[in-house]
Amino acid sequence: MSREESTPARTKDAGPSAQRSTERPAFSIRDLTREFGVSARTLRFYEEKGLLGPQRRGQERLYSRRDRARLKYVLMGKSVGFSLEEIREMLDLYDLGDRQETQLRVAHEKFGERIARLERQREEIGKAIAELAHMRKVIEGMLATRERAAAKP
Amino acid sequence: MSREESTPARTKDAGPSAQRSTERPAFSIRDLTREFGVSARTLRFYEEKGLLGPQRRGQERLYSRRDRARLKYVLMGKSVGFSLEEIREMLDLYDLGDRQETQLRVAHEKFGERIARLERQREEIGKAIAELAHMRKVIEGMLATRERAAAKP
DNA sequence: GAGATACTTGACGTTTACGTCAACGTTGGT
DNA sequence: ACCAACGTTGACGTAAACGTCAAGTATCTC
Repeated sequence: MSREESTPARTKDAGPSAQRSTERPAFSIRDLTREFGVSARTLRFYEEKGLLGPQRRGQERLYSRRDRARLKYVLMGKSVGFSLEEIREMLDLYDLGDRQETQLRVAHEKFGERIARLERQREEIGKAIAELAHMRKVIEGMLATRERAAAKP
Repeated sequence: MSREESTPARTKDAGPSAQRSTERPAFSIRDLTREFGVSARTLRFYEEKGLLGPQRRGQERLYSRRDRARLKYVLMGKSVGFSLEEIREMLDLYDLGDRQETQLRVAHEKFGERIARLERQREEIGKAIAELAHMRKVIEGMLATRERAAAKP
């Protein structure tokens, strides 16, 4: 077995010697894996895909607070079903430089679409919850029947 | 190009000659692809994975109304992020035969877990919506600034 | 009887998002 | 000096969910 990846779970607070994450100016790859519960491979992969762009100290990656914030967005995006490509696009669209008005309008519309999509998704989930809740009730009914049958023979 | 797959989009109503779907006792594979906008390959794949179990007339698949209903569940499940394997498990768990009480309890718990998961997911989506809405607002702000700058030079 | 049409079974290809493994460099501690 | 920990770059492997293509069968139609 390679010694890489021994993330034992989400380690939110990194012990007494660690400064508060937001106060630190830069993070090692391990820092981020521990804080967010992702593998180093994953972070390198995200970089390869243009989602992160850490500095280098020689060969080593140095993640800034900005990288850390971007990573947060990536993970949030993933959790709601966006692909990495979509997330990258949104990050790029939001990268506030001195954009042209046209670009701003495009970005604005794009965000609108994404929001609309999430809202539809939320509705779908609502329907699914209702469906599953109904199924569960049916099962409850069957259990109740069982118990009545067992009670009076 | 192979002649298979020419689904032009979601065709909800299949024309005048088609009976109301729910009245028909059985469906061809094409019927279902057209009604649900999925490919024939997909339906065969679902069968391979144990999600559907159509009858055969010779070689041809004949889908019952039950198959059709299962397919609906599959698509709903997929739309909220369940894997095909998870969906198969739920379908199996719900297949109301004369189950043992233990099995019913297991099924009940499982459905509870799935519901809880969807509820968490819905929360996540809510947070993501708030986040994206905020980003969009920032972009709106930048647009407004542009316009003020353009108005009084 | 020759297409055209609808269906079938393999079997290999594709995309996404990483995991896994090998081989190597750098640094801190003993 | 040495090794253990942490880091690096390839490069290949994998799982899910199909797509795509080839080759064959059955039926209807002209």
